[in-house]
Amino acid sequence: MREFLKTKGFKMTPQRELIFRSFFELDRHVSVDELYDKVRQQDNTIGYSTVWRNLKLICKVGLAEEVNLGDGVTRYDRVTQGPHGHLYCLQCKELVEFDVEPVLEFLTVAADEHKFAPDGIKIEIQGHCAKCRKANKKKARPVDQPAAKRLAEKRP
Amino acid sequence: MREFLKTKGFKMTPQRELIFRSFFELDRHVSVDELYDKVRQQDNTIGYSTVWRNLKLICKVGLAEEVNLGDGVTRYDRVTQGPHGHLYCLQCKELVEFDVEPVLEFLTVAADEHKFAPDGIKIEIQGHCAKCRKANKKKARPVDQPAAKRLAEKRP
DNA sequence: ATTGAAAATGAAATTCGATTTCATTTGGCT
DNA sequence: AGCCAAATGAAATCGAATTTCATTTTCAAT
Repeated sequence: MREFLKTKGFKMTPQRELIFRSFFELDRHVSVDELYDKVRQQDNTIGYSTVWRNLKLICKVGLAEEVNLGDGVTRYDRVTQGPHGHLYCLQCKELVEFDVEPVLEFLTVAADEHKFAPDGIKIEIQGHCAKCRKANKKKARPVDQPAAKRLAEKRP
Repeated sequence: MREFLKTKGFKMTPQRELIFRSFFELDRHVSVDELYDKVRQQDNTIGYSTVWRNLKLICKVGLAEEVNLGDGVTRYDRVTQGPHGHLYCLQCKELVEFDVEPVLEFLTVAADEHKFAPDGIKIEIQGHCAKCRKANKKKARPVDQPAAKRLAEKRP
């Protein structure tokens, strides 16, 4: 990694080493805060801005990319093998990946038709995971409308 | 619209009327600031928070939804006929829509395989529009390496 | 028409993640 | 060893999003 960074004009430091290692150890899609917490457990002198800057650096050198789910927190997603979409549970915030290979060509063609040169493709499905749905069913079961009323509304 | 809102328990006001009308008149994907500017031209007493709250309300009643392109500004996209993806030019910020009907089923199945109940699907292609690419070519044409040097590097 | 509760408004303040500033330290070269 | 650009940490700043609060307005029930 030291060599890799050197070729891009960046230096290696103990802090950077720890931050990079922690990022790649951690499960994907971490926020700055999450990584900061993890790093802090091993070196409680590292500054927040250092973690932030290094996360940005990881993106800049192409090893990760930002993910925005619209909840106001930027997450950093390790760039791995292939392109993938995100399934995002609106309730528990779980984020799982799924393969999008089969739709890539369609999207590329679509971009082409509009004369766009695509740089990145993002596919996100927001919804509710199985666990949360099961939990919801137990708790807040909606009150069933009486059949009489239901029928009454059909023919006013 | 007054009646529509009433059924959902909201009241109509002159400000709301103007904000709603402006939103639907405006091209899609407006930010709060953009809508605020437009509204202000017609009534310079309307407060920013009123515009913000009404934009949220438009979403709440299902007439629009938030779009996050990761540039730090939330836009509000009128919900129209069918689902669509976004082509987003990273340079000039132009945002155009394209039909995603053909990939919907694939994505639904994918969600299902992971036991997710999808609420919304977002497909975004970031890149560069034709206009920006053409402009770039004119300006920052990369300096062509002399043939001699190119050849020299091939066989050291 | 009057009225009272709930909803809406406008201005200002607050929140909070992202980003920058700046003084100091450090890495990696000669 | 000595230099200089890059990196760091703490604190300050930024800006969009959101909330607070005192006041006004809507609208349904009188």
